[in-house]
Amino acid sequence: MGSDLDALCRGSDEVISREQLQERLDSGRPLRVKAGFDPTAPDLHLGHLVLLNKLLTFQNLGHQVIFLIGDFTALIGDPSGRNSLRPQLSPEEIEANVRTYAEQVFAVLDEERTEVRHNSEWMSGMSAAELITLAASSTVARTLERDDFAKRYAAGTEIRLHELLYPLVQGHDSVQLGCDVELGGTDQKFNLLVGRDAQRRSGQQSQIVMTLPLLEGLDGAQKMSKSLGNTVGLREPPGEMFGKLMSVSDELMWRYFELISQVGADALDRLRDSVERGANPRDIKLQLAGELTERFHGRAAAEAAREDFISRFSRGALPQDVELRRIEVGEEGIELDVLLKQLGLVTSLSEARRMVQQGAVRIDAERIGDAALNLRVGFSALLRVGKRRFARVELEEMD
RNA sequence: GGAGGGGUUGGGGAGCGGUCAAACCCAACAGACUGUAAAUCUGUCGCCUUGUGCUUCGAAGGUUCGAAUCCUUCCCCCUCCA
Repeated sequence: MGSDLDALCRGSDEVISREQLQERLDSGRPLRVKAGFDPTAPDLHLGHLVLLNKLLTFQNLGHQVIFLIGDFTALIGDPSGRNSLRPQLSPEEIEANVRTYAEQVFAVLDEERTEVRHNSEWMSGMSAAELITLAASSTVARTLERDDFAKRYAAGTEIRLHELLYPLVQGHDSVQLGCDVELGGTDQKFNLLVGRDAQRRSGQQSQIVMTLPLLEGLDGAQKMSKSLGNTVGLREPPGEMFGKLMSVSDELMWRYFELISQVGADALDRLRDSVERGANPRDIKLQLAGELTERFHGRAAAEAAREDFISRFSRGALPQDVELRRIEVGEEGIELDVLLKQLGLVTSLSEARRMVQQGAVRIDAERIGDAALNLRVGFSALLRVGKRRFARVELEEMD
C-alpha cells in the first residue's frame, strides 16, 4: 500500500510535506481532504478538472473528500495570480453560481461520498469583533509576502484592505472543517499555507498542502480562466467541447493529456513515441477530445461529436443541424449584408461587407462577391460566413 | 492635507495642434495552405446611405480655419511627502 502515496502525489507540483502525508496515511483513518472553489462564474471548466481529478483519486482510495464552495470568499474575490483586484460579485450572482456547481462536480466525483460545504456556514454569521480577532492572527508583513500582493505593492497597484483577509478566511475554513489535506493550484500556495498556521494556532494538526499545476487555456499562454475567455466549460455541448479541444495547438495537447486526461503515464509515453515516429498529431488530439467529451457527455455524444467534426472539417461537409430561420421581407426584398446582420452572422453591416470582400460568405456552396446582392421573397438557402457560422434561411412575405 | 504623474479604439501601448479612425504588439476574424478549428503565410479588425460621410481618444465646456493633442471645470487612478 506504499504506492498510495505515489498515486496521490502524481502530477502534483509540490506536497508539503510528503513525509507528513505518509504519516497520516499510515494512521489508517480516512483523511479529510478539502479543495475550495469560489463561485465567481456559473461554470466550472477543464482548469478545475485538474483539482477534481485529484480529489477523485483521494476519494477512490477511501478518503473523505470535501468540496468547499467559497460562497463567502467569493464576496472578496481572490486576486491570486492576478495583477489587479477582481470585481466583487453581488450575493445574488454568487447564489446563482453556487446552484450550478454541484451538478457539474458530480460528473466527476461520487456524490454519495462527497461532503459539500459552504464557507458562508461559519463566515456569514461571524461578528465584526470575531473578524477582527481573525485578522489579528496574522501580520501585514506576513501577508505582503504573498507573491502577487508583493508585486502589486511594489508596482503601486492598488490593494484593497478586504483582499488581505482572503488568505485568513481560507485558512479559517480549514480549521472549521478539520482538514488533513488541502489541494489548490500553484497560485494558491500562500493561502494553503495560511491554513497550516491557522490550524496550529487552534491546536489542530496542520494540514498537508498539495499544489497542482495550473492548466493553460486554449490560447496556450495564460492559465485557463473565465475572465480570459480561454476556457472549455464542463457543461458545454459535446460539439463545442470536442471542437475546442481540437483547436488546441499540437504542443498544448500534451499538457492537457498530462493534467486532465486519465491516460496513464505509460500510455502517454507511447503516444508521444508514435508521434515521434510520424503519427499525425491530429489523430492523437482526436483521442484527447474524445476522452474528455465522453467523460462529460457519454460515449454516444462523444462519438457523434467526433463524426461531425471529421465530416465537417476533414471532408468539408456542411453541418446538418442548422436551424431554419424565417425572415419577413417586403416586396423590394433584402440585401445580403442586411440579412447577414439580421441573422446575427455578423455584428454590423461593415463587417458583412468585409466578410464578403474577403470571400468568406457563401450562399449554399457558392462564394458571393456582392454584399448588396438583392434577395427576394421565396429565397431559401444555407448561408455561411467563414468556416463556423451558418444559418438556414427562408424569406417570407411580410404581412 | 501638500507636490507630481496619468485616464487613447477587446487587452497592452504609441501619439502630444493639421499628413489621426488614430503606430506597434497581442487577441479575434477571414483567406491560402495543411496533417486539424495545430503550425505557417497573407489580409481584415469604429459605424454607415463608401463619402472631400458620420461618431470615437475619462466627462462637460472653451481657444483655434482645424484638437486625442492647448485652456477651464469636473470625475476616476497612481506615486512621493505628511
